[in-house]
Amino acid sequence: MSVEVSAGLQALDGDVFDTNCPSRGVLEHVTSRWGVLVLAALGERPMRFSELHRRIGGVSQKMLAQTLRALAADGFVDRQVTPAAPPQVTYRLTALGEQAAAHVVGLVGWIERHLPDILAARGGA
Amino acid sequence: MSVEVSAGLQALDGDVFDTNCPSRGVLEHVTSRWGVLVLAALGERPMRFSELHRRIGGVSQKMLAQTLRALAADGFVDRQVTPAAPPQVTYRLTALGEQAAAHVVGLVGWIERHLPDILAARGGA
DNA sequence: TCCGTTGGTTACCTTGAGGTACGTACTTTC
DNA sequence: GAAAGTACGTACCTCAAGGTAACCAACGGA
Repeated sequence: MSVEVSAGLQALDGDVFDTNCPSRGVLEHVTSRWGVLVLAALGERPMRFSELHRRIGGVSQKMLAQTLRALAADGFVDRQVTPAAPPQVTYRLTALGEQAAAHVVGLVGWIERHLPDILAARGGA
Repeated sequence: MSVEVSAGLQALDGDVFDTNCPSRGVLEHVTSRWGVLVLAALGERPMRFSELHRRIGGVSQKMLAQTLRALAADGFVDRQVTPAAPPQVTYRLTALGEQAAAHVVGLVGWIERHLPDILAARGGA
């Protein structure tokens, strides 16, 4: 793989074209079906579980929880529990997450803005 | 859905948070497992099929062909056949594809550069 | 009193993404 | 004359992504 220890402490950059590079895993978390949308949503503002669930159309509770766990494990999302009568859990982006989300939001925004062009290129205008 | 005809000719922007918006489909093509890597590879330079196959570690011929077809259908990739003794097919980004690829390359590049940070956040330093 | 909300987990089941393997038609190289 | 490279298409099969449904505990409102 591409991330190795050379003299004992050196961490090299990743190479997504390499099957065995761990960056592949990170890329797949970030670009996963629901991962993209979670990052984009949290890029707007921190949200609670049910708020995210309502914001992201079509996601099941199971997949939302699973996606949030994966993003939290990669250090992109911070899970914050406020002990209260109805359980209250807030998710927010970490510093790392905000940078990743910025790129994702850029891509998502571009797609949304250029959707007419894309559909035109498809239908063959 | 979010892309509709209002007065008869107006095409609105998409909304990826809406399950029924066609932008969801486009987003999933672009962020698909192999779609990201194809866009990133073609962002470097136009390539032939076998060149792409070698460049992108782990992709099968079947999935590469399928991904290229999807991206071509969305108008991101141009397929150019040069009739020759050994078949010669070159793939290049369209104008639309270059813009999309720019965002993807940005994200991929960020992940590659920050991989050490991400792995550190994971392992829990 | 019973329902709905919150934030999940778990079990079960289906679908489809994606891998393997083989066919093809032609050509160059050993 | 046998193998290998080019650019796929197709059939077959597997495994995991992901959906559905049920459950939980505590509280507020009708």
